[in-house]
Amino acid sequence: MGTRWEDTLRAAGLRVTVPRSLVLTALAERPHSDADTILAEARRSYPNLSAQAVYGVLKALVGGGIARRFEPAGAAALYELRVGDNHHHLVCRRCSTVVDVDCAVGSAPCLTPSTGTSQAGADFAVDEAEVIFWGLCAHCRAAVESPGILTSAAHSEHG
Amino acid sequence: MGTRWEDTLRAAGLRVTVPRSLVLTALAERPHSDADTILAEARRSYPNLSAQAVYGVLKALVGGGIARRFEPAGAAALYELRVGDNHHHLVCRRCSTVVDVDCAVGSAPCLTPSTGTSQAGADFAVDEAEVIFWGLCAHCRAAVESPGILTSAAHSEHG
DNA sequence: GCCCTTATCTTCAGTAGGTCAAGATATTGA
DNA sequence: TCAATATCTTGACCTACTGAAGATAAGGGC
Repeated sequence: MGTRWEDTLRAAGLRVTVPRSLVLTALAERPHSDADTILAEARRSYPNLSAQAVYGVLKALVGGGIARRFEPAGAAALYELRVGDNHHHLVCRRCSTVVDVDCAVGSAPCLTPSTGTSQAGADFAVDEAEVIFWGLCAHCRAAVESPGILTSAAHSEHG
Repeated sequence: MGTRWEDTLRAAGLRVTVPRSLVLTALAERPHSDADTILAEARRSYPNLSAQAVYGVLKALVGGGIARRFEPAGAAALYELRVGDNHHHLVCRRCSTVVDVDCAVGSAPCLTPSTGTSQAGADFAVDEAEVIFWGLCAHCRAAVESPGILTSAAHSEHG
């Protein structure tokens, strides 16, 4: 496991270090983690790891194209290794669970925002469309429809 | 001007106060402002206005359906009065200028994220699609293509 | 117009989620 | 093995924002 991510890191021109491997492993196990969750996970095998290192590693991974960062409104930044494909995210308003959704529009979707509709965006050179769908996951929908059967506290543990 | 927003506020069940009117005026003049910009603008005619009041007013306006809040990754929350229609935002990576774009897909767009494509999101009840297009505005594109002609400092003043 | 209720604002702390800088340490090419 | 330098640790600092307590002001009833 120590060198599980060696090739990935080297390919991005990054040195291979223990913190980086641990962050990558944590991200592979739990996509859509925030820096704090990653830190906690990594510290299980490397207790001295500093929070600052995790921020630095994440920045390096994103810069190297290994990880992707996104930021649902009102929450800390989340990271994932699934990169390069064009997928979006679905966030549960209640338990904050995030799931990936492929973009139905194709590989380079929504990149034509205002064609013919509004002139405001006509001058923009768009290179990325960031889409977050908000709603309720099946679990929380059931909980909301039948309050009392499932407690929000019990559920939020799973997210 | 003091009562310019009276009806709007009352219709939302909110009391009419000077801070609220000032925040609304600031937002009408400069859509896509953050709390700090609104505070600065409002303080020009009401120097004692507290930052906390602005946060409270903005929360009340959003809660009352008068304002909309959105949060481009890496930036403070932005507010606008254009509400109820389904429009999205285009953000310049360089100068952070934001422009509105109507949703080309219709009035309730992208609300069918993964139909038939991925099964992950099938259980979600989506109620909102938040779309942010990232790119370069015309001004910054020109600046990037002809560096030196326009300084980033000079340009960022206009954003 | 005055008074009462209570929504709202001011002030003061406190928090989350980071960034920045300096020096110690580890990685890697030679 | 060694030197150069990328990376990590430590610790200060920052922004954007929330929470609470008390002062103030809006608005309905008289």
